[in-house]
Amino acid sequence: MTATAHATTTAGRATAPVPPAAGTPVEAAARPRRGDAARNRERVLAAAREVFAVEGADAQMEHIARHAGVGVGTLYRNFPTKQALIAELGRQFLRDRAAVVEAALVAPDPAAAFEVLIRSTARDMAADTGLCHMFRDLPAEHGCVAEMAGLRSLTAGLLDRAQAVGAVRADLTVDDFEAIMTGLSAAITHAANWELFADMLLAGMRAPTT
Amino acid sequence: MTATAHATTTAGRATAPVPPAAGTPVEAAARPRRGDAARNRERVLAAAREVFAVEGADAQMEHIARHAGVGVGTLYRNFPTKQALIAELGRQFLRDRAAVVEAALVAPDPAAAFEVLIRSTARDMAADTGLCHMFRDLPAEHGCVAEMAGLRSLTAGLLDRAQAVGAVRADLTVDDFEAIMTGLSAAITHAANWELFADMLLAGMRAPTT
DNA sequence: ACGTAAGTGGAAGTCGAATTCCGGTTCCGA
DNA sequence: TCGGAACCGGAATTCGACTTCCACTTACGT
Repeated sequence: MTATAHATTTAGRATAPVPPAAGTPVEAAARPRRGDAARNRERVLAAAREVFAVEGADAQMEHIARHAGVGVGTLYRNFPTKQALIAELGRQFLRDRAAVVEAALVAPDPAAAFEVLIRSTARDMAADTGLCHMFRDLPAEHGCVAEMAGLRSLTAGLLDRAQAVGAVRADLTVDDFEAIMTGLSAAITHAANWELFADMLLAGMRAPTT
Repeated sequence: MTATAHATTTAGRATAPVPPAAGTPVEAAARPRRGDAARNRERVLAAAREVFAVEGADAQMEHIARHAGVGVGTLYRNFPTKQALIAELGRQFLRDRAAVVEAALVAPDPAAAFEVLIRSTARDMAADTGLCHMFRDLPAEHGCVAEMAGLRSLTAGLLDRAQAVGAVRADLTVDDFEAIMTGLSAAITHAANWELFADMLLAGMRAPTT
């Protein structure tokens, strides 16, 4: 369950080795790495997710390496620094959330979609309190800016739709909403019954009786 | 306001020096410290509060010492370890909260008292996001057990009273409530308009319309 | 099957921050 | 006013990570 492979952007395993050709100039284009190297990279990411989830952001690099069954050297070849590793995890995390929100965005009934999103998010949080706790403060500072922005704009859309239908009180900015989700995450981390919290949260967000 | 001196258990300043006498056996009895030393202790605590509030739990000891206008040596004479310093701050923090709850507990109208408590707590959190953020996770692990228990029992009383009057949904344990307050703290840390959050929270806690 | 560039492990180097130590300085009682 | 125990400051020590480095293995094209 924790494994969220996703082999995004596919693998440029084309037949053409593209030696020192004049292909994509400076971009982070394809990198025909050796098969096992790529495999190790995934292993490291998976291990990092698990270890960080349990020990928090100050888990030791060596611990992660051991958990992945590789040496620290390998770990550092894939991620030049601890921050880089965390950032990559953060990016994946945000991309996953964005996908969920995007799905809710195209659902027919805005109100229902909104409610479902809140509940499923709460469930997800309860399922992996470790990572949630870890990313509660971190992503703001380092990389992940693009992913953050993407998620936010999607969220804004969802919120708008819900407010347009009167399902959510109109005074409630995207920033407020994000803060609230952060709060939800913190609450769930401390006491795991997400169903109750999701209920209360939805009730609280409903437009106040005029 | 922040100073909580409390020269407990008085000072056994009897004429007898009590050499290797059989006075108080092993207890942490009186400690007739020198005047300036006590003063410095307070200064350190105040400085620690401020610095930790700004830089978080991983602020450097030397930074705190400098802010207090003393050397690190002095700091370590009062608190044998960084943890000890943090723990003391945590204890004071919890005692303060307990005092607030206790006040609400003796108010005439349970429902109103509950609401006022939530709102004032939210305001306090917004006023000192730094310390709230710091104690959101910490106190659980280290000392502060007694203070934690005290606060919790008071909270239980308050919650009971509010539920008895039907002001708060009956299914809501003290643990849930504490988790929710943690969540509120996190939300306020990320977006400071505590009034909105307090409103929504109160709405959410209200007993659902049957 | 071979050569070699890419990849690997983990010991050793670095560095930042907590904690210790001790010569000098100050309160406080007589 | 004096003596000395209590206290100070902050340089030096310790300790625990992160990160670097390099001799040794592999995967993989030919």
